Amino acid sequence: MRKRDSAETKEKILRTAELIFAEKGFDGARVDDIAKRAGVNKALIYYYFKSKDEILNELFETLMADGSQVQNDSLTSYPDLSREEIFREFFEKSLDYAVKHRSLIKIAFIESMKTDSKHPKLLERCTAIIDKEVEHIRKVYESKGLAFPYTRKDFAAMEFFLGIMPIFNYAVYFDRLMELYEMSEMELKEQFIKAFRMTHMQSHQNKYWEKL
Amino acid sequence: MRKRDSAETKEKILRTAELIFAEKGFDGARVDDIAKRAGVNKALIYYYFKSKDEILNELFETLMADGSQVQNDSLTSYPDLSREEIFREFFEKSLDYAVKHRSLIKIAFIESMKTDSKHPKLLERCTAIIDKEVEHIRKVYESKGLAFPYTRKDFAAMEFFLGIMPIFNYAVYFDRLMELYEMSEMELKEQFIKAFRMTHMQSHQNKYWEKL
Amino acid sequence: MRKRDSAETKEKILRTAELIFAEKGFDGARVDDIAKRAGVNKALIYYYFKSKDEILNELFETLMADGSQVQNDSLTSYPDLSREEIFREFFEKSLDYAVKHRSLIKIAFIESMKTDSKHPKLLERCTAIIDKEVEHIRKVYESKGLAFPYTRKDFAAMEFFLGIMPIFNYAVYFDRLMELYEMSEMELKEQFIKAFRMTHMQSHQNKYWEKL
Amino acid sequence: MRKRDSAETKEKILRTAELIFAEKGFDGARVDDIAKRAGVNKALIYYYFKSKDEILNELFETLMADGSQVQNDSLTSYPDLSREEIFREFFEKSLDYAVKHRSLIKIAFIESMKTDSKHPKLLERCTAIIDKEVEHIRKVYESKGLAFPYTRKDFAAMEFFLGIMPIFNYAVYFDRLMELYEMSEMELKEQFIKAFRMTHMQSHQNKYWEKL
DNA sequence: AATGAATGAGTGTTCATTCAT
DNA sequence: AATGAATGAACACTCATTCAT
Repeated sequence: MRKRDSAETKEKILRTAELIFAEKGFDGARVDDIAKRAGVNKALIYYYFKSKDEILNELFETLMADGSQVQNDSLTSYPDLSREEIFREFFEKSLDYAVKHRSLIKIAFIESMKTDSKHPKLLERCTAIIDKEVEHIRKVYESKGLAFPYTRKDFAAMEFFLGIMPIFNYAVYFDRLMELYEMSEMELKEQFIKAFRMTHMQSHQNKYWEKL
Repeated sequence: MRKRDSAETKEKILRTAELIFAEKGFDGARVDDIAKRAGVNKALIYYYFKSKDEILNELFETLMADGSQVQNDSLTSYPDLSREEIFREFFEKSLDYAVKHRSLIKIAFIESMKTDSKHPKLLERCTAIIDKEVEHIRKVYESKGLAFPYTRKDFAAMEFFLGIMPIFNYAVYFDRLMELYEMSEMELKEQFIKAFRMTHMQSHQNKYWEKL
Repeated sequence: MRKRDSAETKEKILRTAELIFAEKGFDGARVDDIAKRAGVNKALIYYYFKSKDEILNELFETLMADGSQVQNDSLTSYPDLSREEIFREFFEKSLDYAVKHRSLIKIAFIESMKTDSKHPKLLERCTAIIDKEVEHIRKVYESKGLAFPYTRKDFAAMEFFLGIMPIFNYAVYFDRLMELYEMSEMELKEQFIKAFRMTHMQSHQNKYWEKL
Repeated sequence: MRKRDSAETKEKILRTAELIFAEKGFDGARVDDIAKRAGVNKALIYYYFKSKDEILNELFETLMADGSQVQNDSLTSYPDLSREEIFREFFEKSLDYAVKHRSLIKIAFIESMKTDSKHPKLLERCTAIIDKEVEHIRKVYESKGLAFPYTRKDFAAMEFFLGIMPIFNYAVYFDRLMELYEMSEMELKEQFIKAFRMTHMQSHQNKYWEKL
């Protein structure tokens, strides 16, 4: 038994759990396996975490915290940029965030899909993002003295299925697609950005801003 | 003990399993629960299926078979339609198929996301669909005596993340989104189709066909 | 479903059960397997037999009945033979009987070995045989006006371990030994008889009859 | 929860399993019962052993190891003894070994009798013992410049059915016979040795060595 | 902080047996 | 006489979790 730093050990457990949850899903993952692969005693996991569930919760918390930060950073920190530039900024930050946390996003995605889900955080986050975006656009309209001609529903499908979800899907299938299509990280990223620009971003210009 | 028709009982088990798998995920689902909810004795499940795994396999088999059929029907049965019409036909058929089988697609989706997945069928199917589409377009080029200027890679991101995946995501989050945004089935469907047309379908015209 | 004669079907079940019990032991045998291999419906077995146990009981009953008969035949039917001849007669009859019923003897043997045995019939039979033999010898002594100088105990080890058991062991390992030593049925039988004569039979002459 | 020594607990499980296997046979034994009688939690059994099968294997391994040792000890460690003395030495050591391990021998015996046996170790061991004995005798012949007039087959029946098997049978029915004939351990042992000397040992002198 | 041992409540699966026809 | 379907009670084995040190 090597004496590690306490925080280091806890981090090691979290990182290992993240990997194994992504490999097998939360229900398919075994605490034994996490312990074995993290190189720690199983009981030690219960010294740091109350339960298997709590490992997941802690993982999700940082994921969510980081996510919020990306959104706040992007939409508030660049007052000089045009709205198109802000949007691109947000998109690329989100993309990086998603790829970086792809294991966790995979887990969150899986959990969010279950009808009985105890962890619908991903969905909540998505609607929160969309609401914030809608709010943002509404304000632009209002700042120009124009009536806002849309409702939440008008954005739902477009933003959810063709805005946010593609980014999450990108993160989730990132590794597998590189392998399947023999593409480098760079290639895949470029192709995805190109496709996203041609579709979702294009639509933003055509639609929401057309009357501005 | 009531004596049901054999096929009926087996079907009942399959339908119940489908629901519970979609609710809890395959690993989270309990054979006991399936039995209880299907109103059959647990041992009877093992009379019809060799194992829990085999229930899933059988479910996937019909899902895949139905999926292939949709694709074949759409792309081959309408020789008189224009390519845009064929594409729309295929899209709408796919949408209906996805919604109809949304429980199963949810399960397949979840399983396909796991890094260690034993059931990457969904992914295999996606790449197969894309390959078929690429092939289709290539033939159109050739039939006009033109060189085909693209490779598989050029379609990968666009078709996968902004073509097929949105449809699967739509199926998966169908019920939840209706609830969240208080939309009817019709409303959601229309919104999705509108969004899809403005993005993915639009891109088809702009890009792949531009040189024709 | 072929309509067989009722007795024929029952016999088929018994013969198949005998084989499978010998292969896997009673506890290791599955009623399903008996049904499958006998080519009958599993429920039909319960039409003819009250339970798996009863199949065994019925098998044992005929085994025991046949066994008694061998003994009675040998020891009573040849009034003209010398005692050595009678003994040889009994031995050879027993040998044939044991080989013929070797599957069943295997089963009975196995069951008799278990400390908790519910079927110690083989043991009971052995002691009965020994007792009968002792009685027989005692009568010879008495008929000659001699005192019988032995007790049951004096015969126990010799008759049990070096008289009866070798015959049962012979039956049980008959097939396996032929295979292991590449001997024909005849060869093995001859070797066994020779060995048995040189040991157990020899002892009879040396010992029990010496004072006669 | 009392905390025992690890080796002690494992040993307790092994000893209890041995008893219960001997009582009910391997297939008839229940892991639940082993746990209950050993006074340990059922899951603890699986902490020490991979499966019920592995318990049996581990039991057999020590049985076989001990068995080999007896044989090697007897046949090699007494260079000063005559061959008759060596043989007696081996016989008595074997007898003690068999009685000491009678539970395990019972189990091995049962398993070896099944036609489909997964554990024919007992048989393998028997033939190995016989082969070693034959080899031993052959060497004596050769050392005297005499041709060895026998083959393996000539020993098979005698040694197997009237040499080794009686010893195993003795172990297996030891307790039951003491009870049935109301004999003490000593009495039974003496009777058995006497019978064995009068038969098998006698035969050795008459036969194999006669030409020496 | 760390560990090997221990546990209760499951968890998928099997099996002898019975029912309805 | 015969069968496919159905069942309850086990069964071997697993797993998250806790204890004692």
